[in-house]
Amino acid sequence: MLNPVLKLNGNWLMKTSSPKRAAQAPRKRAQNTAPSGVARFNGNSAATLSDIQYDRLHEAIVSMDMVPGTPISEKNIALEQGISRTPIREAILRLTRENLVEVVAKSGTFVARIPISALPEALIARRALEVMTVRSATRCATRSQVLQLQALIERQREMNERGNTKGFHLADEDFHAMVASIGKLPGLWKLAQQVKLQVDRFRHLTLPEEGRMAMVVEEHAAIVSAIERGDEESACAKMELHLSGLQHDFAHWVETHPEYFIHDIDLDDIAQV
Amino acid sequence: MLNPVLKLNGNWLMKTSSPKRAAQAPRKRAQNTAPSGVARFNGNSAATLSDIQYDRLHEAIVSMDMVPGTPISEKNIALEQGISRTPIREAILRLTRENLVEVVAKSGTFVARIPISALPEALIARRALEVMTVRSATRCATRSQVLQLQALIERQREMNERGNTKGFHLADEDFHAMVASIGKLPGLWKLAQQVKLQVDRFRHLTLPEEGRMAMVVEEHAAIVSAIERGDEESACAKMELHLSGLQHDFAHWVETHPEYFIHDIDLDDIAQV
DNA sequence: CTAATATATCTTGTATATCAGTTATATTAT
DNA sequence: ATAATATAACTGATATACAAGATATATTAG
Repeated sequence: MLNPVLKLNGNWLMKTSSPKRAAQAPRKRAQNTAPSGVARFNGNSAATLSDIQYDRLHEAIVSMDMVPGTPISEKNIALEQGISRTPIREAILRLTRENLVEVVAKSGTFVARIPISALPEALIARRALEVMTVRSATRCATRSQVLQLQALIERQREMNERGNTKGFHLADEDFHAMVASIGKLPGLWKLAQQVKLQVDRFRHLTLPEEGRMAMVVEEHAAIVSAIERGDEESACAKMELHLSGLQHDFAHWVETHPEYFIHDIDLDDIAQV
Repeated sequence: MLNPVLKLNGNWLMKTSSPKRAAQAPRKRAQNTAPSGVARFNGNSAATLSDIQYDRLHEAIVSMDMVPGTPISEKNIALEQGISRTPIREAILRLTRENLVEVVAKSGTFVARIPISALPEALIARRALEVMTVRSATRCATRSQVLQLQALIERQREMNERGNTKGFHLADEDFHAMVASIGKLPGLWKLAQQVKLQVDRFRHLTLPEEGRMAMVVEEHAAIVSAIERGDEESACAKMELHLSGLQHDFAHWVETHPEYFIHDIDLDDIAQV
């Protein structure tokens, strides 16, 4: 690690000591052209400060560590993190686009309230996407892939037995991701993830129901069973059943924490499909 | 417009001429607290420079005015537009998140190539979302709403007769937006719009087929007819048919413009649902 | 003439400074 | 005391400056 520097220094000194490029016209270089270098093809390099701050805030907001309405100050975060406002700002802009923060110019930035109207729509959208996904997965699945799914379900069972809620949640996400992967529709799972953000926030408000995790495991097992048999319609039906289980009546929580929500819809005025 | 300034000036001068707050302890104010002012509740105010630049670039990229690979220079755009790099940069960051530009640190920024893998998935996702949407719309639609849909179809017919492709496209988007609105699932249409971005770019590569617009009008009419009859299954089937019409074989265009695409998938390895 | 190399100039990422609009508080007027 | 008002200190939006890495080109070596 020391040698290159020394070598470079040496070369540089050597060059300057011999006045070869003294007093010449400044070198010009074409600008705004597509570079042919290698960097362009190196799959995305290091995480920027923006990325780091985005991940931090995203996690805190979705997990409800930062509840809706919490003020966010570019300046204060910059001081806390020992960096400048710019990367913080860029992270906040990303979160704004995901409706996770609300920015009011010249006034303040706040953790976004949950738009009530988004919740039923998110459930419906996710269902539409994942039913399509599991249909494709049923057509594509190989025996080894079915075994992988069963392994994931077993992991969930273990997490449940240990009472590891966090680990269970991760395994649950992995399961849905793998179904999408098998169905050759990973983009649909990305979409579903994006769409269920506000629902995830909401669910962090509610207490985990007794036996919920065990039920999820059973539902997943039923889905895999249908996939294994190649029974497309059954797989779709089981997935639909699985995702319908998420439809809590959130009216209660909206009433106990009204300040967490944007009351942008009448509870009677939601789609039923 | 002149009076307030004068008045303000007058007041200010009057105050300073009388030394009332001379040499006092600096006023302190609590920071990082939620403001109770009105700005927070004023629905988003003026478009920022970032927004303007975003719209400009977004339009140019989706319409293929800027083809994939085109270099984008923060500095040059800033000079052209007579503003600083900051708003440009923020706009570009948004576009990066939508996969419309590719940024390579310290090297360059380019209009993104179209990821081939995204195209079939986008069509599938859109279909899933819009079938769900039209199902809900069929359940919800009032007679007046059906008439509105028919009015929109008529507008498309007119645009077709005049050969106004651009206007036709806008009316087409309005039609799908209205179906979603009627079905009380506007968020699903927003999702569909987001997801079909790359497909829209691709379609700008292809020549408009003879009679395509007329066919679209017919398909729309069939959908509305089913909605009017309250025939849910028929409405879904017609929508599915309508959106299946978009599945061009893009292999040809991928071959003639390989530099426009990210070849991230084998053409045989795509989901079929 | 050809290939290797060094480096000036390009790029985006980050830091800092300024601008303009908002809001809490000290002051004033009643 | 209470309400109105002026204004200091806050906010995010924009501009500018600097840092660090990538690349094209002039130079050099063969």
